[in-house]
Amino acid sequence: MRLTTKGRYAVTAMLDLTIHCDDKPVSLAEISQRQSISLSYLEQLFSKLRQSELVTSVRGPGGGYHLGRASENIFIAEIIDAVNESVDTTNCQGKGDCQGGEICLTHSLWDQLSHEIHNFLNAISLADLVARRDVKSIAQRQVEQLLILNESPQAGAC
Amino acid sequence: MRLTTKGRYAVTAMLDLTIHCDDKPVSLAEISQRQSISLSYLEQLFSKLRQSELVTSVRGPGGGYHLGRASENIFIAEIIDAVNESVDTTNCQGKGDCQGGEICLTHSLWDQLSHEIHNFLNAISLADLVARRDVKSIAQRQVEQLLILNESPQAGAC
DNA sequence: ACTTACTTGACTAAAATAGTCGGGTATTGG
DNA sequence: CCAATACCCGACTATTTTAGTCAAGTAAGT
Ligand code: FES
Ligand code: FES
Repeated sequence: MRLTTKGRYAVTAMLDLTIHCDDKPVSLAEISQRQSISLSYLEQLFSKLRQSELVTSVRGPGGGYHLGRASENIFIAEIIDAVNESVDTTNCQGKGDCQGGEICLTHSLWDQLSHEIHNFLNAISLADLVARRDVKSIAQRQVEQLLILNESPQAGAC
Repeated sequence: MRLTTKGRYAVTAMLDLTIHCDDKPVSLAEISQRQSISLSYLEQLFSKLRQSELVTSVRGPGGGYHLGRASENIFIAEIIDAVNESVDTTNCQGKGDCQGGEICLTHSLWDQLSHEIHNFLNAISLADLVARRDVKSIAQRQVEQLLILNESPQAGAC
């Protein structure tokens, strides 16, 4: 199993996308600034997210990304799968052949754990996360910090 | 989070230790053969397991390792912790400071997932695993395969 | 003594991660 | 048309981690 910054960044970026504006597309440059993620790295991640149809893109000036579906129907497990190849903890990808073609002693344990993790992450949607109190306040902070940083005159909220 | 062969090997080896003989210590050479794990690598892992007092060692000929406690009181999470540095999935080791000293958008999600995984693995003891039907039959198979391989005359079961 | 088997530390090859870089291409506003 | 914006794509790289080897011990039994 791998759960590293790649998957964390993907979920963070998708959540940022969910929070900011449903009418106008959100550019990667914005996400990069708000979430402190390298723009080039985001491009790499969004390439995969688009292939998995979790987002749709709009090219050209004023372009960016939209969610591919309603935030209620996008689950965290799908996002991680899209960039991270799954949350499988077995050594054999569930095939049960890691000891020279035979099943190993601990296969059933890892298989069970994998299901546990998958069920947990598949029960949480982006909409669920947005509704959390802590997420709301952190998002608020991030927007404020960015306004101070840019000292831009336009204070229009989303 | 890391859950790779290192942690899997450690749990597998500990389970092998639990299954085979509670009176005589079990040598790493035996475990190496039964579980197809490199002897040198096992030495590395058991060094850490001993430091965490999950096993005790007996030196000299006929030596090997014993469980440090009753198998009912050794939980999978402890074994993974001992070799693997924890099953934490946050980027900040729970400190909540991964975005330049401030908490990031998804911290609470990873924190919750970490607890979920830890609770799952901390609720399963070595004794629980030994009692599983599939574990019993796989252990049986491993012993038989080894007897055929060695063509050793002593057929005395544990 | 001699052998077995644990103990320790340093070393290494291979893989994965976490990016960067340099070019594209589509779209829009002037 | 032209230039700017922003997505798109593939190749490249430094660093870290994993998975494992190797060598030189030390302790204990026969
Ligand atoms: S992990 Fe599936 S057979 Fe070993
Ligand atoms: S993961 Fe803990 S603050 Fe980001």
